[in-house]
Amino acid sequence: MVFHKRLDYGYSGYQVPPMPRVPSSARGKRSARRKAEEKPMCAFDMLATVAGELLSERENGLLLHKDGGTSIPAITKGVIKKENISHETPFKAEVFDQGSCNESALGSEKQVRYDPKECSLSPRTTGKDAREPVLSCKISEFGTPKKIRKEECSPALKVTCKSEDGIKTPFQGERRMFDNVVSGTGPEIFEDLMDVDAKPLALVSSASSVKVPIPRNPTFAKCSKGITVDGDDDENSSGCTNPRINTSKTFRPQCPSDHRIRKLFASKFWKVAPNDGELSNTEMKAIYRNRKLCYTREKTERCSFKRRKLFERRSISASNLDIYDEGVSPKLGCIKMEASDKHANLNAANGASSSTSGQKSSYESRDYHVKLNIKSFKVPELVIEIPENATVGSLKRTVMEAVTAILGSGLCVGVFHQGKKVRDDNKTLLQAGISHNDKVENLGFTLEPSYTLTPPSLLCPEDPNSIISSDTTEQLKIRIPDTPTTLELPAASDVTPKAPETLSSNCPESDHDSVPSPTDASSVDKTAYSKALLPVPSMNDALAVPVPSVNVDALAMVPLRKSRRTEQVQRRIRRPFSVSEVEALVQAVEKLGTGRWRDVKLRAFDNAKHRTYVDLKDKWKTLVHTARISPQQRRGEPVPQELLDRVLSAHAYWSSQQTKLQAKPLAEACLLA
DNA sequence: GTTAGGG
DNA sequence: CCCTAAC
Repeated sequence: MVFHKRLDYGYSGYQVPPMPRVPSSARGKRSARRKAEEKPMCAFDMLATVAGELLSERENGLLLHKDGGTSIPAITKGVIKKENISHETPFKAEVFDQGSCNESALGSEKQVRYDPKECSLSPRTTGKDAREPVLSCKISEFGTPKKIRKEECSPALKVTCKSEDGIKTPFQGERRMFDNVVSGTGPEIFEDLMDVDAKPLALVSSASSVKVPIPRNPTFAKCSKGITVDGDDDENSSGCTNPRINTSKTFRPQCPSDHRIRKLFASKFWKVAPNDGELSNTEMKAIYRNRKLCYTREKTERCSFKRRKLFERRSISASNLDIYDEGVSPKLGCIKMEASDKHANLNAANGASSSTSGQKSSYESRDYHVKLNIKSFKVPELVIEIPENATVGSLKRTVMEAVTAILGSGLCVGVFHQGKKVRDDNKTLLQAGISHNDKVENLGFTLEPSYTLTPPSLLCPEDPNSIISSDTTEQLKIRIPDTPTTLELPAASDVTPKAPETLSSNCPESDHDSVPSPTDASSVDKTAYSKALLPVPSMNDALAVPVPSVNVDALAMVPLRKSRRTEQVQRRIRRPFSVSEVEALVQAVEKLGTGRWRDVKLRAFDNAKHRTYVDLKDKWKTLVHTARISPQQRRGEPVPQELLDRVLSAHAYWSSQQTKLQAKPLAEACLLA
């Protein structure tokens, strides 16, 4: 499966192609922004982009931890209640930059007290007692309030945070790291990046487990800013707000503390799939324990929505994900980065040179196309209890629901028992030989692409009017391994540039809801999906492909209670439009005009089954509204101003057309009269 | 079934 | 995203 990514506007570091149809005046307003956009993409951008796409969950499934919110999912029992935490005993904490931290405060250490108003609890992911909650709080004792990462509930813990090397933010540290990897240049590259990251994102945790098989030079060590909690080992203290550059540890998931995800989990794990009668009386628990992501969502972070996408969509990490520069350590890498002439030319054409200040790095001189080879994706730890008389199918679904709650639902789950694949969904676990005294190692799960029937038609036909052309747009190509991604075992994958004819793609995601998902993905000709091409916008939803008998929407519609289900139809799941979708919509409306939503749908969203023409109309409505309000008032994933400009102009144009059309008959009537 | 608009 | 009216 090859995914085509047109890197979107915004702070990806990509060259942004000339924007057609945009008045020069409008461009002038964005000059500052464009300046930033002219930075070449660094590896981190790429990873963020890739991961952001790959890790996207539907409906922003995993949301940010809300400050101050009590975040004890109902499924966790016996957690320490935050009221029980001593308010008296202070603990030490250090300022850790979340993007708004001033440098002077960075690294400072203070005794702080637990403030129930500013703290929240979330279940703890790791450690001996996984249910021990993790306290995260905002401490306002450092001058301006600072978001503080994870704290242990037990007070009197000293929390330290390294701040070295002038690196203000973990993000920058990571970024430098990746730049080093890509370009092989030294720290000086960072100088340029610093100012770019004036408003950095706080989180890099999704990349925290990225292995970087390059020499661990001091620079890297210094980049590693994290929190260590006294009396706790490294494992237990990483995660949360504090991104770490963890070059050896395995991925640690974050905690979806948001109420929505709690709801999601509550609904999904406490109740039973409606079609699964044998489970209806049983207790089914899946405690999703992982780390809290004390991510401060700041308006100023809009500049980097690509990365934010990644961070917001964390929760599953492209762990076992190696990155290397061809010239550095080709043998080690699993992600291969290479450049394309296209980008290089573009760079030259724009007279833009790398921000590495004249350093002729390999990064500059090569083409910028990127090859990725992602070994595997690690899924956050899930704890699932299921009765022995449950069916294998229900087991799969249970796991799937847990996983899809994190991943999106583009994968289905395969079950292995003692190395053998369990294919019969109707067998009970016992019948399949899975019993309670089975060793954990005997059971394995795989993630398998469930878009096995993805037809080539998913590819959008080349649109001559598309502003996205191979000439002007950098694209990231990802090929999903033919081998199903395994939960435990890295799946080999190879990556090749996509075929030229697929270069241009502006197709919004397909939903695949209608694609009947085979019970056993492996029984289907793998070439069917391995050869299928999807535009990258599909990534989100390509991952949101139905699982056996539970498709995305069905999943979303599983009611909390049966009675309720019969009472009222569940509201459709909210699926925010991606920038790519917005772009497709804008393009279609530019062409077709408003008022022809069915045509717009057919033209640009034919494969996106979950987008009705009403949705498109509504989206256009909100787009127009968004374009009219100030950027500060906007919410959600930022829509590039360029698109909003186009929205306004298209809206104005078609409105005038409409009035003309209305006026014309009138005028003619008058003339006739 | 589509479109438009309020919620 | 839902609902409804209007066509």
